[in-house]
Amino acid sequence: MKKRSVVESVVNNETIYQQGISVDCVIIGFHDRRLKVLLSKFNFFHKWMLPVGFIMKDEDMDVAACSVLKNITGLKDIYMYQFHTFGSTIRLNAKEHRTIMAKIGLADTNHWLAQRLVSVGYCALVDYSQVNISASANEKVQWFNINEIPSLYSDHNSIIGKALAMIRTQLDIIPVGYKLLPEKFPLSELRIIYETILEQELDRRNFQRKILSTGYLINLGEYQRKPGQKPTALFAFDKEKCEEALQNII
Amino acid sequence: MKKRSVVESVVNNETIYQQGISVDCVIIGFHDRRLKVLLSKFNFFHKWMLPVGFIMKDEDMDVAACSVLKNITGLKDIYMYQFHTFGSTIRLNAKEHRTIMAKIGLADTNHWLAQRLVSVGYCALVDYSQVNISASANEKVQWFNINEIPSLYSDHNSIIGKALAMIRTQLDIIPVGYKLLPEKFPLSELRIIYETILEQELDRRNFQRKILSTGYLINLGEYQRKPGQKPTALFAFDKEKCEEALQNII
DNA sequence: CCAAAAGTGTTGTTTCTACACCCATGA
DNA sequence: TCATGGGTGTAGAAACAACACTTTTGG
Repeated sequence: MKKRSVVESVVNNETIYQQGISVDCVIIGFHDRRLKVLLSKFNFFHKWMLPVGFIMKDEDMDVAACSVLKNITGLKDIYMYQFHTFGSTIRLNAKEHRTIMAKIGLADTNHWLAQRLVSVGYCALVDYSQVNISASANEKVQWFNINEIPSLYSDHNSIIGKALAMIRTQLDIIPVGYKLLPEKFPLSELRIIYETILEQELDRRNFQRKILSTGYLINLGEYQRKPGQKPTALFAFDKEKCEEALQNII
Repeated sequence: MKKRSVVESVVNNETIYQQGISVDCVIIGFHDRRLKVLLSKFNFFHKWMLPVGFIMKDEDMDVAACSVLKNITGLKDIYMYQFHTFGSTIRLNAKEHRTIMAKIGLADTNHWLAQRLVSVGYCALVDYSQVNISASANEKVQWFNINEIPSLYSDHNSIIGKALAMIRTQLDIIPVGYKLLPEKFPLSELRIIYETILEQELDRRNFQRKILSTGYLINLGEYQRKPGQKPTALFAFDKEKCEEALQNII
């Protein structure tokens, strides 16, 4: 049996949730040389949206964000960080919003869920290959290439933009590829991540020199073979150093 | 007649406010070669705290933050930015909290204000000399040197820490001194701001070269005279460039 | 033999850091 | 004449940007 959607749960357990706040999650993965974002869509509504969660009254906000991630991907103990809080009153297209609310059985337009929300944006960088997408009965969940995102519900396009902008500023502080890439990977994959985020090409050799000088990477001495190419050296992140770096993020 | 405190207003106009959310404001000024923070204190409670505000249901969160600033300093049209949202459940010392609530006449411990709050941290850099402090009837408001802050209510010390950490990361992106300093100032004042934020001394000559190379500063060709010293060149920020830079902050 | 992508190194430019000497002033 | 703080310049080190040739591989 498929589970109920998050929003339905909230409607039916109104009193245990902190009113008027949601956590909106930008979940980013990397596959086939492309950065991807997880989006969800109700069967009865035409626009895709970011996975959303709500905060229980006795629950830390960070925990609430992580449980969105866990519900949708099965991943736990993943580092998520907050990047911005969206508190404009015009975020919400009232008509769209009520359409959705009505569909999930919320007729009461005075219910807080039918009104203005402040959304805290969280971002997670995850290993695509570890993700098991799980959706509720009346929704779909799917990866989208980050530069091929359709027009989303509410201000979700700009939330994604902000998440990327935030990652961009931290690109030389935190080991961004750490969670995105599998255990072993060639440097070219890491470079593509950087190029996608920065929206510019990077010199292969200079990138390599710079990224290796950070000390976060370990040359495994193993090689990946692809048809028609010279074997490529494989690298791994130094887990200890990366975890430490994640602790020190602001 | 002195006005009511913000919290009292909320208690008496519960329905017009967005529940469960506050905006906590770190208002920073510079005077007498020291960075300062504005703190407030209820007469009936022993700890100082950050100025707080609440969001009306039809009000943008950014606007709510600005109106806290305006109420307390008289300044308007000041750039404020959000730096983090604090959503831990243990932020609140329930006993302290109820003491305050009882004093302002809120006996109902089920009122949202008596329970868990999510706080959005905002930061403003202001011109100390333009500030006219205004407090409500039962509170004091006062500048504190930023490195001499007492133990504050709730997690407000760490909120200030986070604000400073955020400024630190943006020190070479945004013209931090722009709003903190008066129209005309010697470079040494700007350097002191940087030194305070970075918590380290900076080489006078290298700082000068670097800060001038950003192009945000204009040498006015005027000089300030102090007893026993060589006259000091005065500078001003290039307002246009600074405003543009503020727009582009993430 | 060719195309594809990887490995490797050099050079000039810019930026950063550290540092020293002289100057104008009021006491 | 002295202490204070400001003005200015240089040299070595480090980081950055631009760039070319060679290697392995499968087709």
